[in-house]
Amino acid sequence: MADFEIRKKIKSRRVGKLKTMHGVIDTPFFMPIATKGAVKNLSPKELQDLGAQIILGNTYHLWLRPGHDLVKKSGGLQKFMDWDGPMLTDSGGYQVFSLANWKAEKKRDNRGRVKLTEKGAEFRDPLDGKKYFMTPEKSIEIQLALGSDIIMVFDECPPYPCSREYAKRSLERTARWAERCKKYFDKKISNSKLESLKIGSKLKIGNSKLNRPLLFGIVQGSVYKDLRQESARQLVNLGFDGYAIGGVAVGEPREKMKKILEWVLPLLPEDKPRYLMGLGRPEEIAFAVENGIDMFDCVIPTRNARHGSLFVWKYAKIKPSSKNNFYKTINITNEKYKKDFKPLDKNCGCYACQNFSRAYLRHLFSVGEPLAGRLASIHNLNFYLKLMEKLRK
RNA sequence: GGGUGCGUCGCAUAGCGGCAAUUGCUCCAGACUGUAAAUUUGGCGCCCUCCGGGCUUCGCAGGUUCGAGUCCUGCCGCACCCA
Repeated sequence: MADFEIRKKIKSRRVGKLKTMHGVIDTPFFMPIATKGAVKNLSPKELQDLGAQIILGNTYHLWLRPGHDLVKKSGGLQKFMDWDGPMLTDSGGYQVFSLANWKAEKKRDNRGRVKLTEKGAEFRDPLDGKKYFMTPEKSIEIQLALGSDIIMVFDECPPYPCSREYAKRSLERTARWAERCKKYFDKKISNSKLESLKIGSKLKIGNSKLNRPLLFGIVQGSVYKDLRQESARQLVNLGFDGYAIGGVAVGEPREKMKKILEWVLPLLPEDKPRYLMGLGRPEEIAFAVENGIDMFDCVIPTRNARHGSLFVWKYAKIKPSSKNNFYKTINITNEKYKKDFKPLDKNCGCYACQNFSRAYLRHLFSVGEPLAGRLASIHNLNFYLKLMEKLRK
């Protein structure tokens, strides 16, 4: 099979399979986020039991701690963290956005956490202030060392609102960075192919597995139609294994996301996977799938879980659509759940819902027991992964 | 019996003549989108036409003062010390 195969197409929605070094993934799929080498609160075994096919790690965080050399020495991130499956790594591009934003919010902190130049981005470790310089080449080098199955180019994710001029300049730089990433990646891969030929007989590369990581480009351009389209064309010209749409859900009005998909998707090759970065709420994911997106990742299910916000199916049999009516969220810490002995979600089969009441979970949150965040994370991830299952039907 | 200190919004604290009154916790509600995040924002005497305004509060009762949580007197309660 090709790296990516569409098995079924219903209008714009695509159901297929994506081949990686660590196995084949059913698309469309959702990636739980394991920024620092762990999905917060959950073990890899639990993730697997929930039906997670692939997880996401972060280049920037793992570079700082424990360091990509150490991870490589341990046999790659999969082995290091005992995740027996595919993994995508984000390039650290998002941190240019989020750490710079953080700096802006905390005006007292004049040290500055991110400095951008043509060469790359200078970061300061939020914990100890130490300087790091990330470049497109460095990002790829780290991702290769981590053993990533899907490598993202190093990009800049501009904030919203963002002026046209800034978006344009940022986009042009991001395009040059994408080219540098690809060049560096191709060089490294062809070198390592020579390496693997030498020991080829010892390597077990089955038919269902790829012998190299995939490299994805990232479409930027903020909320400007021509910039988004220009970005998509540039990346397609360079040629990537897949295409991501970045810089979405950074504070822009909800309708803009729909517009961005409308502008960009027709320009992307049908036979390559498409990844909507950082999205999103369940209805946003459902909408994007209906419009031809194959991959997602988001902190919402795990972060909101830790903060007591749970996703609950509204109906036993749901057909997720772009309409925002197939679920609701409840804040389990609310007083009204104090004596509510019903399951978290009567339509959910997860470990938390099968064994514990709302009253118990509320109690755990109110006394600060770590099990609270664990059970809530299990439930919310189950919700997201089941949602994807439904969207694959 | 004598002495000293202390009583402030659930708890704990600040306040030393202009105060509906600090801060922390608890409590209540909200936010969270390629994780800076088990984080964070708001509310927490009562009432209103809720921008703003009114009323009632700092153990209790008096007093001094234009004005008292703050000063004075007495009482009640608590803590400690000496008998």
